[in-house]
Amino acid sequence: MLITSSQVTNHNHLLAAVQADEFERLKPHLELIQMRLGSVLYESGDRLQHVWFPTTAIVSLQYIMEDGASTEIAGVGNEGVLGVSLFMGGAATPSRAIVQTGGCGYRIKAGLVLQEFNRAESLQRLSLLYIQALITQMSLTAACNRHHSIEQQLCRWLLLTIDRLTSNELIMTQELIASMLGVRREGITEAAGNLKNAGFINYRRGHITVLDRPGLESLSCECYQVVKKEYDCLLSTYASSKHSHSPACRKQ
Amino acid sequence: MLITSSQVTNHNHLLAAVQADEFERLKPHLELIQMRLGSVLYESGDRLQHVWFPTTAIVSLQYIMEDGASTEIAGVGNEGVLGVSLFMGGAATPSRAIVQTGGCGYRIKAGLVLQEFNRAESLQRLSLLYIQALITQMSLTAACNRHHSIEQQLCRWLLLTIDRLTSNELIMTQELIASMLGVRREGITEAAGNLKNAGFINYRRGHITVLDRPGLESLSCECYQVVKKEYDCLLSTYASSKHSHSPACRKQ
DNA sequence: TAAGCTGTGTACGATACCGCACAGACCGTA
DNA sequence: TACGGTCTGTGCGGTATCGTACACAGCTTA
Repeated sequence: MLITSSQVTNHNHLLAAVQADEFERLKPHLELIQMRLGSVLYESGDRLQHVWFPTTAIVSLQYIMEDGASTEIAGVGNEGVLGVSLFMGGAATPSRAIVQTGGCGYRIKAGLVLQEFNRAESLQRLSLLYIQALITQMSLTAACNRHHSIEQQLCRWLLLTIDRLTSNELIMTQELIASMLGVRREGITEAAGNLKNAGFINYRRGHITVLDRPGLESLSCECYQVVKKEYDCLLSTYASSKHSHSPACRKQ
Repeated sequence: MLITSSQVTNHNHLLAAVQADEFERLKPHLELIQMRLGSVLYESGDRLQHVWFPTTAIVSLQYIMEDGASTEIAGVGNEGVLGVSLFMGGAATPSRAIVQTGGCGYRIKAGLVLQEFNRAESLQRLSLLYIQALITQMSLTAACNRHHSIEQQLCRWLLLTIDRLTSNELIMTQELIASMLGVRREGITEAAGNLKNAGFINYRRGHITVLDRPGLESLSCECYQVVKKEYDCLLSTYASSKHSHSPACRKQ
């Protein structure tokens, strides 16, 4: 498939920020693929064969406990990359990467991208920036799991998800959301019912539509704003990092 | 045992694995300092001026919510380094680093260590390895917060803490533990009472003694074993990475 | 059009944890 | 030795979430 970074369906912000000469080297090896809802990019403990750059797909990183209970650790959309542990020197992560919203993304062989990373040029700088944001998201998830109600977390999750989409409708069952948040399906049914009654969302069998963003934000915990800000910051840093090494919008 | 040679008051495993010539460059700038119980290395949003390598001290990374509620995201002992976000290009993290067990550690000016990191030699490789382990710990924390009881988490926390110590006694109030786990102090009192009745621990005003490790392990959730394994793996990878670039003990 | 599966709604007791209140024990200091 | 502050123990009602069970509704396929 032809790669022109102008089209929306094949745009990944991290890749787009890679310097031109580096990108030229990567380009022939980038494979634009379908990422289907529910498909698993890698399981806990897998040796990574590829690295993925989602474009329209959203991928959920989950930790699966011994008894099968799951929890979403972080979400990855077109601002990021999957398989970062490869850069870290370890070849495996303890998490599962599962496609949460079907769409497209780029795939590249692990060896090739690692080689490029180790040249210590823009791909490395960008990846590290991204990992920083990812760590922030993970921290928030840990704290949010401890302190906030299911309803608050549902609002956060919905907001973070539609922020990564072009439409305001997502294809998602309550069962799936429950497994991401690590709660019972019934808990989601109740919370979603409240949001529906409040007029903030609507839904039918496997489809959820967000009607009132500000409404959701008002019910969400602080975690949404913090993560969103971190990613907004990340994106603007990507852009400026093409020309300079200094971060763009951190507190000083 | 997680940390074997921690009897030495000025030993940090990450630093020890840095290649000789690189270490020589760092050495003049390493400042061995006291890290006192309760002192804060950096607050959320601070611009980092230093990077720290604990030797006998243990530092807790906490996320502080707007209402002041706190949660430990990860702990850092002499296997790691504090201020990694510096390497990531962002200068700030959204967490607070607070000394949880008083002791010693090295401090080095941010600029110097960043310079060394950017040479892309062993300090970089080691730091990335460490960040990988840190991410694992954070993932587990998020999942554990969701799924496990206070008692299980207390066991996990105690085990991870004494693994980083030479003695089996830690100086720590129940109030402090509660703020780390993000629960009420009374919840810790009850859980600790159970562990005491079971004969696994003993305590008095601000001192906790672990009497029966296997006992604690049997009550702990799986999270302890997973994190411990990850750090064991990290340490052996440090050692082997002095001579090769390949990870030592990952699943394949 | 009917059957069948999957997704959603609801109910109910059980339970883990919370918030609050206060008593008592320990320990350093005066 | 007495005092005072800090740490720990305990009780009680309130609440969020869980576990389980089951009814029903919406899509898909035959």
